[in-house]
Amino acid sequence: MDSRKPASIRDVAQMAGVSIATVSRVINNNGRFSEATRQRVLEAIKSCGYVTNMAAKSLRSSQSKTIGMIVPDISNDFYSTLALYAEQELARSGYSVFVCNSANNDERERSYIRTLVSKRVDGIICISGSNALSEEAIPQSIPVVCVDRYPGVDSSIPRVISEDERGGLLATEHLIACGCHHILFITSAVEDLNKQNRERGYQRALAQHGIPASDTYRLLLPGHRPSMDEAEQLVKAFLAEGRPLDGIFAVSDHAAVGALAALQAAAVDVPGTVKLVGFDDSIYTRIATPSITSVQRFPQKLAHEGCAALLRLIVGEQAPVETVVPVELVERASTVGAR
Amino acid sequence: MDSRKPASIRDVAQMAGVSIATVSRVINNNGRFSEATRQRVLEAIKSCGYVTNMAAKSLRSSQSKTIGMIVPDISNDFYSTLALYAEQELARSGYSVFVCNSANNDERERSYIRTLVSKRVDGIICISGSNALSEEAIPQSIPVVCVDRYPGVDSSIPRVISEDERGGLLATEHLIACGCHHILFITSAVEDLNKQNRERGYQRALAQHGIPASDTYRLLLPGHRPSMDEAEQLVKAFLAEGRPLDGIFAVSDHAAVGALAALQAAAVDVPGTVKLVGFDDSIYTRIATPSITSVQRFPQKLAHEGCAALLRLIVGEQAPVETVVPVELVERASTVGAR
DNA sequence: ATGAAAGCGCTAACAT
DNA sequence: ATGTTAGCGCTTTCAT
Repeated sequence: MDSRKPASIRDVAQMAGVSIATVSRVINNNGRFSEATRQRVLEAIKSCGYVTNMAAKSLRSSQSKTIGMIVPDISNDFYSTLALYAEQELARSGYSVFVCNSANNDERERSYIRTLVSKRVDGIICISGSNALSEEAIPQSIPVVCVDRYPGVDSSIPRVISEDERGGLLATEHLIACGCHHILFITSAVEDLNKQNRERGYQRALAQHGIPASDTYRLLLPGHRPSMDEAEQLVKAFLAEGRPLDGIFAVSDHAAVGALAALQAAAVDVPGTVKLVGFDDSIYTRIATPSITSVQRFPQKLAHEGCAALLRLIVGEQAPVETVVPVELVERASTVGAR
Repeated sequence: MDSRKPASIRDVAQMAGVSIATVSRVINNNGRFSEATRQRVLEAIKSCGYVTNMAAKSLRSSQSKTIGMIVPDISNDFYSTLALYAEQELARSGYSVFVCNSANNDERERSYIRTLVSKRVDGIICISGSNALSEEAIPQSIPVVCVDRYPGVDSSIPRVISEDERGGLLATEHLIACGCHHILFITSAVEDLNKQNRERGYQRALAQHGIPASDTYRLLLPGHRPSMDEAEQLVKAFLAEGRPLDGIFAVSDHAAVGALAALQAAAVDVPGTVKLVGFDDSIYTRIATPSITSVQRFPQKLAHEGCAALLRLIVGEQAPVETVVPVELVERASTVGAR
């Protein structure tokens, strides 16, 4: 029977001929009750199609079994992979997750946070995103973790991040080992700490091999949204200048793909003349021809560590302020020729 | 000040020296109150950092300003794009959205639905997904719409779908117009109506041009998760058989990319020897070399129509049972040579 | 224009 | 082992 309004614990109690307290007890398997009672209650629940009203339960117990997830743009391959794993893991622990696409916009982010607070989420997981987190917007009482994002200077919010600097180092050293001397670096004008660290790795590799760093070999994408087209235009312009070039390290696969398009348009052989390395090891690296060498960041591991930390905070335990997830260079045709 | 527990409407009332009813009135801008009172209440709200407790509000008013979104896998480019636009649009209307990755698994879907029901979502939007919707799991009282998904035979749940058959027709006619006679069709073994319709378009085009359809030119991917690798293996096997081939139509870009990889591995020239068309016009088509001709489905439009229908249902209005969004063939290098 | 009070569905003392 | 009841924070009559 599907009456107008959903059955409440009260209806169940009536059907089973017990009090609402008893129903609550068997539902939550909490307190004592006889097996016979349990059976009757369970039957009543089934027969009237009772479903717990979480609004009421949350109000009473002040926990919503709900997590807010803030992510710049779920349509981005790397972010959405992270988001997928995080959602799966949280769901397994009984949490529903609100997804909030902030578009890296501070005001949007604040607005989402307000909503999450009013929805009384049990925790917030911030995935990627370039800005320092607007912590003032979040009450002390609600646990937060950042994944692939730096919450801001001297923030105590736990963060789970990749070995960004090492990634930059590995990428650049690989290019150097492949014989590159004139290595172009592509990043965003709006740099977050992730990217700064990758650049530091790049600089370190150059320094270690006595290759001078030059600002003319540093290309800046306008926004912090990784844009293939912008990267393509920038690299085309660079190529037009005719400077020597034999390697490119891009801080994201998006940029790497754009760079590849520019090289191909200019009939520059990859990896013959110029070698190319990206970052994230996203699906794009395998679709491009030649396939693109990239730095794998293990999004599943990042998501897992992030969820673990958040869940720990929620139950009142401590979580490490910083968890670092290793990276790994995956060599592909854009640097090593044969696939 | 950030005391242990969040301020309630009661605290605000006390600070402002009015009753809680009045506070409620000014918050919801509902009922009458003097401007002076309004000011005092607003001030009190600001000074104690009051945020509405939606759990309480939902309980009382039985609407949660929350939507459940069921999607097979948010890391898939097409789905996540759809999800992004839908979330943005719903957020603009004041709704938060729970994302549920069902992995096309019926049991998982049911479980998510149970949770959504207990969370008292105001509506459910089902994005893509292959199975008929388990409607019994959803109370009549909660509005549902499907986007890029057929809810099931004679279901009254509104659906927003693409012109799938026309897409298949356009794709195949284009191949024929490019001179193809031996056209391979790649789809999933587990066919949903979307794919069946695309195939119907393919069949119709063949028929109209007097080209016989043959089962040996019909490749079936094992799962309904679009898999590049599986497509690649299947096409490799097909090529090994040595049948004549000059065109391929794949029901998804994933499959098209896999097919392209197989062709390239066999050193078959695309589009010289074999021409290739995909479906969805996802980002992959532009990254691949050669870029892949595909059927654009306008995910933003699909999302928009879906949200519009759901929002209408929520306020008690009718929504069209079927909304069809046009498709468009985008010609690229995999069929027309020059980019 | 504003206040008092009932009650949404649930949990957790506190009884018995 | 089970029932009674207060109260979570809010909206909404019904008074005044």
